[in-house]
Amino acid sequence: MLNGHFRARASGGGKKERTRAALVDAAIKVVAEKGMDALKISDITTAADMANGTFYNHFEDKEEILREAAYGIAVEISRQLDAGMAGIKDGPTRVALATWRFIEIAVAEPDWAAVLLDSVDHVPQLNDDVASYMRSDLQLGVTQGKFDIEVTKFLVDQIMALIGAALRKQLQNGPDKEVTREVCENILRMLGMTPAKARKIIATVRAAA
Amino acid sequence: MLNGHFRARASGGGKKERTRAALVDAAIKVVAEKGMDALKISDITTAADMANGTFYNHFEDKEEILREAAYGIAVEISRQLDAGMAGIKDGPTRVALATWRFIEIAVAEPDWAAVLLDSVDHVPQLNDDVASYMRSDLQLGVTQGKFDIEVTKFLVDQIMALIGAALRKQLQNGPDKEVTREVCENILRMLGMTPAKARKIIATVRAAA
Amino acid sequence: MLNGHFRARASGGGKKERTRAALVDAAIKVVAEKGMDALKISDITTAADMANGTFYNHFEDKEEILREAAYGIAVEISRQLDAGMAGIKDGPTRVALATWRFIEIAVAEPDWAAVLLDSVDHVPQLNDDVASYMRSDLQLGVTQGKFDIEVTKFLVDQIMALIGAALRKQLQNGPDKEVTREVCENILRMLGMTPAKARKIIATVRAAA
Amino acid sequence: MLNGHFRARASGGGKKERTRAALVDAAIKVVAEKGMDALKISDITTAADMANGTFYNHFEDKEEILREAAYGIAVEISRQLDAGMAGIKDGPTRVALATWRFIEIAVAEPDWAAVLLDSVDHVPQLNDDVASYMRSDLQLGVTQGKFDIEVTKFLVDQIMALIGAALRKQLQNGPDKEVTREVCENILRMLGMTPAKARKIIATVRAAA
DNA sequence: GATGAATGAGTATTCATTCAT
DNA sequence: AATGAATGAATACTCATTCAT
Repeated sequence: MLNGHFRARASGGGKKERTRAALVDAAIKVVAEKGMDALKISDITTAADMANGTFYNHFEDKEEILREAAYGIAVEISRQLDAGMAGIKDGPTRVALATWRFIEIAVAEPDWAAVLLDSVDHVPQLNDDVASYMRSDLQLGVTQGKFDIEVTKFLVDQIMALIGAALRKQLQNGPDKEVTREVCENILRMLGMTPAKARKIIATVRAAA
Repeated sequence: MLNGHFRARASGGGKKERTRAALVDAAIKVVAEKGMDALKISDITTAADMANGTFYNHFEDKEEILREAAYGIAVEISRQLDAGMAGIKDGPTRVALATWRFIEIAVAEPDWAAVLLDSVDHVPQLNDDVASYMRSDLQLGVTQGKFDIEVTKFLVDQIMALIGAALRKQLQNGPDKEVTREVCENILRMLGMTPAKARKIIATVRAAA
Repeated sequence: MLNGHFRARASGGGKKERTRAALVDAAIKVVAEKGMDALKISDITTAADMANGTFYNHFEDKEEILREAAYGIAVEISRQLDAGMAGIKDGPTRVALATWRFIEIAVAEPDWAAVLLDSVDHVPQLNDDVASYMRSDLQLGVTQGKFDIEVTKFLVDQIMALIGAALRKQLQNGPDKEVTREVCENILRMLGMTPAKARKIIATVRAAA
Repeated sequence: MLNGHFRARASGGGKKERTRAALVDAAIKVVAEKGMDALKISDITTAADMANGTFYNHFEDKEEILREAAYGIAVEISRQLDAGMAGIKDGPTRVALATWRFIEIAVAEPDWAAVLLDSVDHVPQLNDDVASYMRSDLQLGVTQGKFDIEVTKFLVDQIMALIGAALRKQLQNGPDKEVTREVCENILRMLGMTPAKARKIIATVRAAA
């Protein structure tokens, strides 16, 4: 992967910028293959086709590049998500659509999904960002009388756990719309919607996504 | 912890058995403290107050003792769970009660909870065992017309993800019955029960647990 | 130190000369701070506010710049020393005055003292130059019947060891005329003068220096 | 050097003790050859004919083994010195004899001399120990009216500098009694004795040593 | 079986040096 | 000449594993 996503994005910048981005791409690839805990600096530089020492011209340590990778991915997914969420006013639809599209985007770039899953433990900041994004839509649904539940930090944890399981499943078995549909329905039901209503929302979302 | 749970259980066996069990206890303690990935053999033997090399008289490698630790914990929790489940015939009640008690037991022995959470990734067999345990109760609820959902492998994954999040939360913040209640309700709602019915079941379960 | 001693001296020369001198100044500063063994090329260029690679446009390697720095300092101190020595005909007075002023000059520019001390091991040529400077005054004193000793290479080593200890002391504790006085007296006594005569010479020298 | 001094001394102890001692012997040898600053762990283990990692079973880091080596040498030299100093009551004789024998012992085992010289910078404690040893003899000479000088910390530094120069000389050129004699005389003269008296003391000492 | 010293492969990190711009 | 990114050899240190006692 001499030209991953971040490398491509950095093609306008200077040489330093490009090398740095290439290292981030390589790190993402390696984390996806071996997991964060087994990550070695030399894996990254080998994947980026660079000398070992080059890593240290750009990053202080492993943590730094992982944080940057996770963040970069999160930002990019955010960007793609936001694009399609604009005019949606219905709480349940927003929740389901965001979930659906998030999973689709992540699964389309499986390395990203893998890094995000690993990042949950290593980059706490990421959790907080996603959480606050989610809370407002949840609150919206409650205010609209569509959700029958109290919006707590732990509720957000629960939803993220469900989404995480869906990502993991598709990482193992490949993309599977049924899994995506199930998790979206599960979330809506958990939030207090009847199975019937949940199914209806999902049908709309499926078409829109 | 010179006399952890497994050491105590093995007190009837031979010396070999006791040493092995003491190592397992030590491994559990250390995994709970540092996590599986950071685990060192010397941590285990030090915690067991033994010499370095003794480990290899009993286990082939790290994997083996971890598998044994996770499995031992699962068996023990199973045993405690089963004790209280006899006689319960109602599907939702079985699901909620099993969840409630599982969490209570695991959280009461936080080292166990920590090992189980780490084991999800490392000991796949464990998942399958829990899954089959759960499936029958889920199926029961469906058959009884209490759950409006299709019982799939992925559904079990989803439930386990919710339970995992609850364990994690209580490992961080200490025991919290509200969290346990929330996750039980969430599961029942996800399975298609109305919030009201779910709440009612949980009230019963809470009293029984 | 964008304008150290050597940089200033080179202000008449070409650009190349000025850059080279600035690097020497930077090297002196860094050696004084960290010692020769801990010296890094990047320390020098950073101190000189230049790019890493610039160093190699001017010096073959570390040794070269260190030799140049030590030599430059020695030459400069020589120049300052010589200025005050003209006209002094008495051997003991020459030895004491040269010692006194050498120490004063070196201690006034502590970076120089530090580099000289470190250079003793690394730039043997330096030793020889100082030695021959010293020998003639020693010989003079002997010829004048003031010193009762045989002038050998080792005698010069001994004197230099005494002076080195005085420099080290003042580098650690800051300038201290008492130390300077003691070392001058010690040298004269070692050369065979009575304590009383030595003290008298030093009194004169102290006033002259 | 599979059986250096410390290894031999440890032959009574356990395996651990012997390995540790062998490493110290190896370290001394390597420091003598390359100097302390260029010392590599792998040099030590190679010289001791051991695996790289063995070092870390016995020492925390480089500093620790160097400190131990320097101390071991100092202790051993002390032991040998003390043996011959017992009945000597005359201050100047004590100072000269201790100096003479110290140099002889150190030069007879040139690795020790090399390590001691390097240790001056790295093991400050060593200086203090030698200094207090020396002070009492100096003070004795003053009290006896043989030395005409004030005993200061700096005076001790001066004497040590003279001795250091003598060690260095003989390390380079091999043992040389003339050098030893000169430094002893120089010290006595520096302490305020006349050349004649100094020479007389040295003649006695030379015979005794 | 238990011990713990020895092993050595594996990994992170530094830094002198090169070289394309 | 100056720049500074890239290089990769050198080195410290860790830790699973072996094995003689």
